[in-house]
Amino acid sequence: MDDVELLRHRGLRVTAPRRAVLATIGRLPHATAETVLRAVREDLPTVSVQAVYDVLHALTDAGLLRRIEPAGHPARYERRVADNHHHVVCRGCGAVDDVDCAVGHAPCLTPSSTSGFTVDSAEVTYWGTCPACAGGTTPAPVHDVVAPAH
Amino acid sequence: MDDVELLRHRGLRVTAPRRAVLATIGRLPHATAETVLRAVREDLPTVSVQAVYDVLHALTDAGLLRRIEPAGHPARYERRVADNHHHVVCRGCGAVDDVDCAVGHAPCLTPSSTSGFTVDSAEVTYWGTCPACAGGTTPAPVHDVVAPAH
DNA sequence: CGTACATTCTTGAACTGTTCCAGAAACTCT
DNA sequence: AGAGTTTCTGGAACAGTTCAAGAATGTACG
Repeated sequence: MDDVELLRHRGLRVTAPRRAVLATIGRLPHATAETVLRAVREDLPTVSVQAVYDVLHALTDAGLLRRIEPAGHPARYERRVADNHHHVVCRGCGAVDDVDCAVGHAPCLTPSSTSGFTVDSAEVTYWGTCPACAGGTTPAPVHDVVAPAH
Repeated sequence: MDDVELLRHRGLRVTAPRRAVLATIGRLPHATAETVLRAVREDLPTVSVQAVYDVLHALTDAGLLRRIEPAGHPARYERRVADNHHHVVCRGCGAVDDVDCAVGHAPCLTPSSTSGFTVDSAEVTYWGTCPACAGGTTPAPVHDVVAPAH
C-alpha cells in the first residue's frame, strides 16, 4: 500500500503536504517537526509551520505516525506504528533510535499496583549517549545519571 | 537527617526557599513547579518564580529531588530518589503516581541492541486514566491509545 | 562577632516548541 | 463544473521554562 492509498484508507484527503511529510519521515525516522518542515520545503517551499503541525497531528491521530516526546527535547515522529518498540535517547543531542524489547513478554510492563489508575500503555525510554556525542566530535553536556535500571 | 543537614551534606547553602521547597515536595509528591511556587508562597510570599526553578534545579542536581517530565505535561518533582521506581501518568489531568516494578530484576530494561548508544538508565512510564478522571467528576479528554505494552 | 566574598534571590524580559485564529485556497463528491 | 467541507497560509498568542543584571543573603575566615 503506497502513501496515497494509506491516506485514503484512513479517510484522509490526499494533499501534497501530507504526502511530503509521510515521505520525509519514511526517509528520516525520528525527525522533529522542524526537520520535517525543512525537508518538506525543499519540494514545497511555501508550506507553513502550521501545515506541518496540522499534518503531523492528523497523521498521528490516524495512526500513520507515532509521536515520541523525550523529556527536554522537541517531539519526534516515526512511521513504525504496527509493532511495539522502545527508544534510546541521547542526553547530549536528543538523537533517538529504536530498541526492540529483549524479551517477548515483558513482566515489568505489567505494573504491580497502579493506585486505581486504568493503565492502557507502557512506554520505555533508555537514556544514554549516542556514538557521535561519545566520540567527542560534538562533546555532549554531561548530566547527572539518574534512576539506573534496577 | 533533617532537611537542613541534607542540604549541608550536599554542600548547598541553607536558605528559606530551599527548605520550603523540600518541605512542600515532601508533603505534595509529584508537585509541579507551579504547585510548589504557590505552596511556598504561603509561608514566603515574596519568593519569585526563578527562585523556585533555581531551587528545583539545584536540589535535582544535588540528587535530593528527582524530576519527572511526562510528555505534554509540565515537569513534576519527587523526593523518592534512592530507589528505582516508575510512574503512572493520567492522560486526562497529568496526575502522577508511583509504581513499583512487578519484578525484582527487569529483563526488558536491558535493551537487546542499542545502536551504539551507551545506555545509563531506563525509564518506564505507564499511561492511563486516574480515578478522578475516570469517575466522570472531571471528564478527561480522550486521546487515542498508542503503543500497548507488548 | 564582624567582614568579605561567593552564592542565591528578585524583577522583568526573552525564549522554544507548539497552538489558536481568521480568512484564502484546495480537494472531494455530486 | 459547482458546492461544501476540509486544509492551508500568515501572523499572533501561549505555556513552561530560562536568561540577565543587580541587590540581598549565607558562610568562612580572621
